[in-house]
Amino acid sequence: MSRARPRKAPRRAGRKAKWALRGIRLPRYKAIKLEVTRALSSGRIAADEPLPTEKQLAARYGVSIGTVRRAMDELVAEHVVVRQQGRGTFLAPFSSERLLNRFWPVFRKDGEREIPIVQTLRFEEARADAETARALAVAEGAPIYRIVNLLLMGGNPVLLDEVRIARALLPGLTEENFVARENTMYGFYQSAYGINVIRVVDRLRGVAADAETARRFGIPAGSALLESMRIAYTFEDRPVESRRTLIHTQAYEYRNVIGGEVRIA
Amino acid sequence: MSRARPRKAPRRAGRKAKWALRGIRLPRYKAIKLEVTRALSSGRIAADEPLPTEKQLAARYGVSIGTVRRAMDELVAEHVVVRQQGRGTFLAPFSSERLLNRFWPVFRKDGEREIPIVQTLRFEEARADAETARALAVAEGAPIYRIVNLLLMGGNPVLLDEVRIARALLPGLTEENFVARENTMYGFYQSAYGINVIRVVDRLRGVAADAETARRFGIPAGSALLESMRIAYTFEDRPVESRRTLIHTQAYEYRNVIGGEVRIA
DNA sequence: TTCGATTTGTTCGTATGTATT
DNA sequence: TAATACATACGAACAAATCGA
Repeated sequence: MSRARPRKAPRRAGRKAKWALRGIRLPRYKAIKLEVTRALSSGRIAADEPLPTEKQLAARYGVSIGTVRRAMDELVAEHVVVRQQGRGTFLAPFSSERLLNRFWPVFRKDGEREIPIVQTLRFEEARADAETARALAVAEGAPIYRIVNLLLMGGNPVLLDEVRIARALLPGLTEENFVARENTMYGFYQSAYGINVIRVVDRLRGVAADAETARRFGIPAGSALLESMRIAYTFEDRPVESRRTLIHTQAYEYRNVIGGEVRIA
Repeated sequence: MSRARPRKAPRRAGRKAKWALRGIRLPRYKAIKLEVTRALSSGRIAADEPLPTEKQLAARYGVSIGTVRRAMDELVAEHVVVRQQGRGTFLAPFSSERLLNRFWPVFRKDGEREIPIVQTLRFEEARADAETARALAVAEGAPIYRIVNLLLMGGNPVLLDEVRIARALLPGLTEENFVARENTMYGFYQSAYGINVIRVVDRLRGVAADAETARRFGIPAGSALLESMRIAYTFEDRPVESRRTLIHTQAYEYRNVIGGEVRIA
């Protein structure tokens, strides 16, 4: 019996060869995903500029288009990039709309969404204490910005937050161009500094309002508030900022959907 | 995942025929995903029984294996099923471990996970008031179970929750076999009734402890607590239960990760 | 406005690697 | 060991959206 031969070029040897990386052998599509992620995390690609096309990536990495597609499909599922038929592939945009809905899950109790109005109460330079240093992965005493904002929803003060971010991440930032931003803070990080916040971790607790916060919210001291301690991360688990937010949940609430990815069509 | 919708349909012929469903044309892989989801939601498939193989599904729906794979890949990404090389594809198991980590994001403040011990304080039959009826999508006055649990972590009472679920969903349930369950509640719904909780929506607020709750937690009345109002859903957005949980966040916290899907390797 | 080039989206098919039974 | 079932990879054809000539 004649050994059945493929009709096409027998061009194959060790097709299954995986890439060695950090000692682990990754499938090619994972390796490509990692490469693309690295390129994005370097900030070299602007938000409105398309990534290389499938064909270009396939050529660059010496794989088939299907393999590139698989890598990109996962990045789409993870909201890192968006693709548009006929246009190309782009960094997931941090429009106010998307950002708000994705990273700012505070709604009016009846479910309506309201756009917050931001008042910057304080903008100052400081040095990282031990806890902040740990959260931001910088040395203790490293220069940071400390920014306090009051956010009004429906005309009422609802959120009070205090942000700490390493000065090294935002070189040349002044209070003037910070408050002049036409954007959410994460959108500002992206457009002005090429820093993409892709993940946040919130730690939520119920706390009693201190005197000053109570005054700002117009409630009795000791009233129950929702506290969120958040650290925001960019690619490769690098921390960007640490943020403490106090939320007046009389008329608003923090919504969390677990398993919301389950969408059939 | 799907992109912008058509503005015009030039309608050319080809084997590209999509399936018409609810008036919308779905790609075949989406249609298959929907079909499989329906089969799972019917409860016909036990948690330890494999789904049909790729080859069988491909034959049944008259598509290539690659198309079936694409449908299953999305279901895997959504945690609806898990696949094991050499074994098959299974409903995502509701093991205590996985359930706890997925649907119960309460951690000790230092980050450690603790397994809660459950005390059932009340188990009674009742009728749905207006709000409960709306949450559970049943008629007002429909028979429900009302279950109150106290959960201890590290030996201390940390969570107090009150569950409301339609009696029609759990026919024949008695307090005896409820408290005798060797499982989390969601695991019990699955193993005993074939009901799979796949999504929950939590609405979080800071609230003051009422007298009874304060007594249970051993704290002063009026102390700040974290309140979670949760509705749990199964396939096709059908509500399963409504739950109010009060959390004593002195030593514990509710963790929420937004963008946690971003995992490169 | 039309048309064609470009780019992503969907579907098919094949070959082979690897884990499980 | 052999059969089974999923995992990775390649390649091709056609559909549909976008954009600029």
